[in-house]
Amino acid sequence: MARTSGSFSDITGPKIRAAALRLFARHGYAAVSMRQIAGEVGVQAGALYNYIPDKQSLLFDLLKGHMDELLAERAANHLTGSPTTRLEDFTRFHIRFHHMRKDAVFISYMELRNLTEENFALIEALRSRYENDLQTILEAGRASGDFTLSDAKVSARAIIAMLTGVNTWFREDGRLKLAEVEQIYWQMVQNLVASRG
Amino acid sequence: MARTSGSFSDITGPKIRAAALRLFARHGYAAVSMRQIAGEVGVQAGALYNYIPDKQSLLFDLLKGHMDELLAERAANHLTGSPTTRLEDFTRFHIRFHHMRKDAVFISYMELRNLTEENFALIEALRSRYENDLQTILEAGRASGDFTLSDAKVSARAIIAMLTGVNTWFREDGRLKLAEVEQIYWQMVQNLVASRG
DNA sequence: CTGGTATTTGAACATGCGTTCAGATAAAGC
DNA sequence: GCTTTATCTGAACGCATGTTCAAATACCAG
Repeated sequence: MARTSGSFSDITGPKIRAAALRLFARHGYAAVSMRQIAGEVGVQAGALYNYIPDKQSLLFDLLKGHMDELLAERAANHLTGSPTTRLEDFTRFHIRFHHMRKDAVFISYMELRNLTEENFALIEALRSRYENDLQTILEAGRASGDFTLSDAKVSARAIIAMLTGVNTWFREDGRLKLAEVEQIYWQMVQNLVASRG
Repeated sequence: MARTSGSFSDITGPKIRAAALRLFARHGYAAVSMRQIAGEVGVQAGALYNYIPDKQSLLFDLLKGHMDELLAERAANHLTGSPTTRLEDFTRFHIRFHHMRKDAVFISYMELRNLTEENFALIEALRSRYENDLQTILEAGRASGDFTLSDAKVSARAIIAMLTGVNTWFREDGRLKLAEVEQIYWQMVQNLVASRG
């Protein structure tokens, strides 16, 4: 056999990325073989190399794509207004977006060490763009007197870690709806940066 | 050759676990070979099997050992007193302990998926013992009126995620000393559970 | 219908994997 | 010094790995 009926690059390409994302998230980059990915797509392993130069690039493309989408959607969702409004916006956006992209988020935290040094630096730069976005909000709130914080950079990291943590325990069929979780976390974030009085 | 001079199980055994811990943390369980571990120890791969039945058990022993030490040290460090005192104790303990055991902490979050179902359940049970410990403190504080929280379980998870996040960015030679970081986080935790007014 | 292009197969490559084990040497006990 | 026990080597096992490539077939334009 050779070319199979109904085979088109517009279909196979995205299928490969989707299968790789799923499998990397479940089992880890190193533990997933090219043949497993190919099997999920319904194709032989050799065919993958029409779409990617090698396994490492496949991982990098997934992480890069995820970070690009994160920053793009964040930019689209971005509100102006008081620091408090902007912080609420950030909080709710983060929880929702990260919930929608569980697999990509998981890989983005787990598989950084499997990137080459160069690729790692690229992803890291995008990550700090996102972090700085929050930091800027926090600093604006401190300047306006809306927030009290001893260290805006540390607060930004703490908030992001706290929000991202939702992914480790939230289940669609659990005790709480996502909207409730969002509300609880927004309450906690408010407290975290609150000016005492 | 065969038995080498100066070879004793009391030395080789711990060396193997230490090497595996380091390597798993750097490169991931699946990406590390038994021959790499053996190389680090200064021994051939076959010798490892005098100490462990297989690779999976090695991983499980590391994770189990880590969780046991976490719970044991926590129990030893445990203060009685007001909910606020106990919360401060928990906060500072968590940051310090997790900083001292970076590699084990990393593996404990990353490699859970590489455990068999049975082993996973065992580790998970220990993890929730730790989480419940914090949850209990929070509930005591709510009952006494010291804390305000909408959901103690969610708050416990949020706090743990936030504190554990320190490991992802803190560097010994960075801008802040660990004692300062501890102080900043304790301030944030206090805010998080604060009764407003 | 024909010729060109897109896409996949299937086999092959060298290499590395986790694990087993008989045989060899070091250490310890008597 | 001899025997027993602890420890390690080194080779071997079958199998899986990422990647390459010529040959084969499907699709598409003219």
